[in-house]
Amino acid sequence: MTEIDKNTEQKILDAARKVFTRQGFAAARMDDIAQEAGINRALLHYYFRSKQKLFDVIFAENMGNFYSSFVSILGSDADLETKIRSLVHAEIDMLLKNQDLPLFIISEASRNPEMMIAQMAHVPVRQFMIQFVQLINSEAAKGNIKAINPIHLLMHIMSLCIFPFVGRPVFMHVTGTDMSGFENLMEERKNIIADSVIQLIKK
Amino acid sequence: MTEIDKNTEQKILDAARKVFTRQGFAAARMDDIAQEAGINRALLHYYFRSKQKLFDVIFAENMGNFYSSFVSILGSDADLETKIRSLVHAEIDMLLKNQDLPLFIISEASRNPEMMIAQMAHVPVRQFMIQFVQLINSEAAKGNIKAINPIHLLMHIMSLCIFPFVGRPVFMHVTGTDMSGFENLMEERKNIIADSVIQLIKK
DNA sequence: TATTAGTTTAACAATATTGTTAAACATTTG
DNA sequence: CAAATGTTTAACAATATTGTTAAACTAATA
Repeated sequence: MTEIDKNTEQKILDAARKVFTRQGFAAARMDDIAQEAGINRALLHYYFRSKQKLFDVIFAENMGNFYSSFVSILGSDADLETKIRSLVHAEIDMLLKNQDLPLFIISEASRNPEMMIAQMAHVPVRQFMIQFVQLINSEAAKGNIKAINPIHLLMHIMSLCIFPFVGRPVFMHVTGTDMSGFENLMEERKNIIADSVIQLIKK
Repeated sequence: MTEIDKNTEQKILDAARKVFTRQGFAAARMDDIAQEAGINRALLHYYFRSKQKLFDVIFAENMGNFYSSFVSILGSDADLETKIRSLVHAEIDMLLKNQDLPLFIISEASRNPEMMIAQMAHVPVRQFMIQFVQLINSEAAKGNIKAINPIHLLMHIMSLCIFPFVGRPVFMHVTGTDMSGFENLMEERKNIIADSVIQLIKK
């Protein structure tokens, strides 16, 4: 399927996703999006009233993608170690395919927390958090793991999985790594991260 | 010392630092900076020709601050465990005082890698990297620690120290933490992080 | 095929943002 | 104190960016 086969709305959404996700709201220009989509600015306004409205669609979509990999895994009946390992692998796989996602979400959330909070209402992230806390506390109560504040554990997982993608440009320069070197490193890190997280709770 | 005592250039720099660091280049308005400094826009241009030139000053300054806490510690004659522990503590102390710094650097670096690379030339970060790699490799050769790719170790440290500050707004909302709760958590994390990093290299 | 609804464009309008200038004001110093 | 230098302001100009409109075009269909 070529670009030409897609209808205009889809072309606009694809272009907007690309431009907004890379540039952020403030730096993105309606004209960049129009050019990326191969149309003119007026058409953007015809399909999506305003820059803000178009952005809202992309933000909601990105927010959804960002959290989708998290939620399903906790509910399985695997043991905790396996769950953590799957979570880390799934998260990094997702991030390897959507490398600009976390910086986008974080930047926009930082500059407009109210919007982020509003969008979070549509995504089962609170539910995930509750489920996660219960899981950790009950495992600790059963004596299967060391007692730990689940928030620390979550912060560990999120930091180790997400940060490399957020800091990638700086990191690549400091270490003299190129894109494929970076991706190889992240493949290796799947197990390093999972091991490190599991160390945190192992008795 | 009150605001009134400071000279105009200093007031402008303080205001610009605040606005640029919070908003980033694209979202920052010269008028925001002027208001924050208690002057009008024309004065900004009188002191610093253009928005870009003012921004360059702030970016260079922020970049310098960001890396200053790193560099000195490695050169001491403490053992590696102590060095890592000091590094983590110093880094988190710095970040607690400059919470917007990492997202600022990372966002701007992401959207303009050439500028970041140019600025990096003025900061001894490459030198830090070389020193760090040598230190880890020589300790491993001596058999004091497990062999590990120093890049993985550095990524671990950076991820665990920096990410919480970058993702703070999202994180606070997901976990229902307020500002002081967050800062307490980071105090606790100093040792959790140091322990976790040291686990990675302990035989 | 003539009508309709939907799509696309080019030209235009409105607004937001940055940058400039000339004149008023203040401060220093010969 | 008066000339010179530096500072500040208000008004203006230029540019960049978003948003609107009317008319041309296209495709479906009565």
